[in-house]
Amino acid sequence: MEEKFTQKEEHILKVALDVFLEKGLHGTKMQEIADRAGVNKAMLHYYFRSKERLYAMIFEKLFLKFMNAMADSFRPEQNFAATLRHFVGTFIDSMRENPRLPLFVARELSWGGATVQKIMHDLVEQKAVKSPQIMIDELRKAERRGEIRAGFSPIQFIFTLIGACVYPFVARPIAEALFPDLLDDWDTLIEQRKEAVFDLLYNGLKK
Amino acid sequence: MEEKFTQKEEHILKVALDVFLEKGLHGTKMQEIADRAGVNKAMLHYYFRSKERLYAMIFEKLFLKFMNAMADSFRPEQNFAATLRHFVGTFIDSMRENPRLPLFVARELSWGGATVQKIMHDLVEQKAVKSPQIMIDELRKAERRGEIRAGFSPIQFIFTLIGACVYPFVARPIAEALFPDLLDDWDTLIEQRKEAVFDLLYNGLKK
DNA sequence: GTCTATATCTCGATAGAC
DNA sequence: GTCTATCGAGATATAGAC
Repeated sequence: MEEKFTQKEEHILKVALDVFLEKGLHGTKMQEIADRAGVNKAMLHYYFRSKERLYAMIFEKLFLKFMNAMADSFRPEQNFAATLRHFVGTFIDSMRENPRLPLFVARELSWGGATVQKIMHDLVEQKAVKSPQIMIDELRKAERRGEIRAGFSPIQFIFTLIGACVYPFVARPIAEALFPDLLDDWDTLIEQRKEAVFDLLYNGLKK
Repeated sequence: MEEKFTQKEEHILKVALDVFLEKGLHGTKMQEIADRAGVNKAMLHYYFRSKERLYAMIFEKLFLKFMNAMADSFRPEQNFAATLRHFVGTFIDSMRENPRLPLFVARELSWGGATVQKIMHDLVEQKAVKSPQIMIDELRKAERRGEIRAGFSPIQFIFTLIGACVYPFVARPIAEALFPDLLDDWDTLIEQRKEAVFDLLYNGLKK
């Protein structure tokens, strides 16, 4: 897995990541990557052969980054409340550091480019992405321990949980157009969001 | 507001809407619209002058469709529980009929194209989009009536609510890669989602 | 209004000098 | 390894015959 890149290659990759993250495959021009990286456009092809190959590397990186942000935020604590609180706090922090990440992943997967779908499926198959199955298991355990009420669907809960953490970053442009005054302090809104999401969802599950 | 189009123009617009919805501005080719609509490529320019202008019309249509799906799903009922249940059911149905809509809006707004941002802001300014302010008001009323607990942020709740309804449609490709077996019956999952979302969020707000 | 042919432009990719 | 110049594909847009 250890790919050895020169310092210059690393630098180009970093820049390419930013541009692809912002504009996606079709929106990104090789010229812009070259300009922003301060190198000649021909060098991009010298180093990475084609736009497709460069993009494939970047997509894999970013997809893993998103999935790992999710998996790494999950850590069983003394009780379910603590586990949930820790997850929400850590995952939202992670999204705040990479606000474009969830939309990038969704966008690139959506028009189902064969390349992109294949990369994702390969990563899942070779277990490079940690499965959210442990989250389901933990929910079931908490249910058996009587910490939360029974008879709900873990998969539905996880959809709601991830959606709650991620959606503000996706919907930010609309929200800011609708509530220009309310959202002038975005950082505070996101910080408060941790407790708001935990509070609502935990109460929703409690007996 | 009443723009008069011939039947043929309407037909082209309908086809263009489908293509843009699926592939976005950069992914869409005029040739594909022409082919799918069964007209000559030159006619597209004859009728709509440029791709930019055609796209601008479509984006406006789709943005309004999304915002109105949200606004129209909201209808005050006898009590807050009924209002919430109705909203979730109607809004999810609406997304089910237009599964690509939320991602389209988010995607196109994200790379901040000046055109697109301007259209959105103009629509908001001239009040062509109904404000979710009434949802906030209704939450406050229910709080005063004692139907739900006090001391939570309506705006945070709305983020969670919309995210919960919309996110499955955005994350579907990932979810299907992770849980190929669980999601073979997507329709059932979505149908059950209505009650799952209502149940979790209503319990989360109850005293 | 419609269609063919073509102009024009953008972009990914490469050849070839250094 | 690096840069300039350019090729060639593919896309938007238009000219002009009918």
